[in-house]
Amino acid sequence: MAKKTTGNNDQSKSTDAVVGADQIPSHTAAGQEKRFVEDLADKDDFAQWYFEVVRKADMAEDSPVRGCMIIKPYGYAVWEAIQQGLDTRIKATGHQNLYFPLFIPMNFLQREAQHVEGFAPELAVVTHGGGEELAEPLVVRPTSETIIGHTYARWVQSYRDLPLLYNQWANVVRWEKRTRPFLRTSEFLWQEGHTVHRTEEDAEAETLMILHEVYADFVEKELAIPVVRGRKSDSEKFAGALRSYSMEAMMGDGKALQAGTSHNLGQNFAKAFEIQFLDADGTRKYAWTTSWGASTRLIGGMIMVHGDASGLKIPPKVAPIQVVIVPIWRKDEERVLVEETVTTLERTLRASGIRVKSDWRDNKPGFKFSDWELRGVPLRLEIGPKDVQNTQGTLVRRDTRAKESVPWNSMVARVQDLLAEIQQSMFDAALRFRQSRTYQVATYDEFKMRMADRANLGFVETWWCGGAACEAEIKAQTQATVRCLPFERSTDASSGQCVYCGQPATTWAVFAKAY
RNA sequence: CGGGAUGUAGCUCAGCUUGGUUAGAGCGCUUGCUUUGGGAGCAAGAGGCCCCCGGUUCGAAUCCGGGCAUCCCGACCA
Repeated sequence: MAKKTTGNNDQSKSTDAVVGADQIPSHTAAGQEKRFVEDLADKDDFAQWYFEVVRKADMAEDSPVRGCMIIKPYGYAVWEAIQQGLDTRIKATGHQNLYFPLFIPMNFLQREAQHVEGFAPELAVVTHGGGEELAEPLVVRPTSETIIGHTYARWVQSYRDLPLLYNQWANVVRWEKRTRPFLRTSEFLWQEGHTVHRTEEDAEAETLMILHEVYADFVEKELAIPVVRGRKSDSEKFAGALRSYSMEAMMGDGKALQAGTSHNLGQNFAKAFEIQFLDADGTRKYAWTTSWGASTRLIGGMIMVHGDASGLKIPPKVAPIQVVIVPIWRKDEERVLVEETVTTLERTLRASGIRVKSDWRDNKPGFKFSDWELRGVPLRLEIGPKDVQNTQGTLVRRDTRAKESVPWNSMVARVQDLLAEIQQSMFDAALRFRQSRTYQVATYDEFKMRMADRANLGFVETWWCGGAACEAEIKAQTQATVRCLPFERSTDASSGQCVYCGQPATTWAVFAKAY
């Protein structure tokens, strides 16, 4: 059950909160940690911890509409950084942005059988407009393959028109039964790329290029989240796709999060929407299309991968604030001196392209330390009378809490070094965690044991026959699903037996409980 | 859609069993003073259609009926 934590916790409750510390990676000593943790949820309740971090770090809050969230400025700034990182890569690989309408005629969805079957249960439908009932209901887009396919059919006439390489930034609506901030909301923000190609090879190359060079590159280098890349099983692939690929990240509780997907749609949508072209050989052919998307869910992933008992840890490259300056003073004349130094340092750091903010709020320094740690700012710079006297500043890392005194004249260089170091060390820590929680199993008993061990939950890698029946049985019994058939196998063996049915395996697979 | 629970101050909640003047606490907020190198203290304030509709009653946050909403557990989830 959700435990309510308020300021008037009794002593025993606070103590309990520290004891259950095994779930969330922490780099702090237990004794020191206690103070920081008293307002966050018990850490063995990961779901509750997640919800409180989102709210208390000022990322997002509930909205009057069920399942929808209000993204607050601090959370939206992270989204803007994600947008920028992805958009840069999308454009660098030859794509252009455009925009399609929010509404889609109902019959468009129905033209691709698997697509409508997959999305029908979660559609929001508009039946009235301007006070009158519409002749045909409009669907609020759950994704835009159909309306874009309909349009591409006109845009594609000749092989010379190909490829079409377009992307749009948009909001979509999927009426989910169960929602969580950022991870699964009824409305979410994303980018969806939609491309058209002359051949299957071209479409396949596009699909994989996006997965590797756009998605995985961004998520690993900027969000500091290591991912497992691979193909989706048939039951998990996109509704209407020929093949789906994804990258899967491990959260702090050992569950998997699909962090981005890229689909080779084959000719399914081309046939449904008559996207045809006259090829060089004079024959009329159906085109090959792809689609790929990454969403605000990435923010949830970032929180769940890096966060600890003190709150958020935002990787420096996407942190809205990279350095927060906390001024410290007692007397007014001290404040004057400190203010002068802070202003100068702030200006210098900003001029070097560092995102910096000074905190002049009327609170004690200790409050501010905790507050900015909760918000995950990578570096804190303390400036007090002692620092002014010694012409130095005190830098404190969010990830390790390591403190050091740095002379003013080398501050910019040291900050830049530390930001790079934190970025790398956050990725390394996440990778180590994933490796420590990734298990290769040979028997189904071992498989079940791993999925039942909540404290050490993680990814299970094993052989699988590829059969939907085994996949469904495993899911029913353990809640684990095939996350992907990874490109890189962590085994030397060239073949094996299906972990469930014992028949000769066709593939090596990563199983996990998933968000 | 099944099972369970809950709607009282900005937030987290107490009060309801056993109906009775002006409905409470902590946190937050406002003002003042003192504080400030790891979550400050004191004082004075502001803040309520007690989810909605109806019923019982001299009298309803409290009892009864109906409705709505939200949360949790399942099922579902590109």
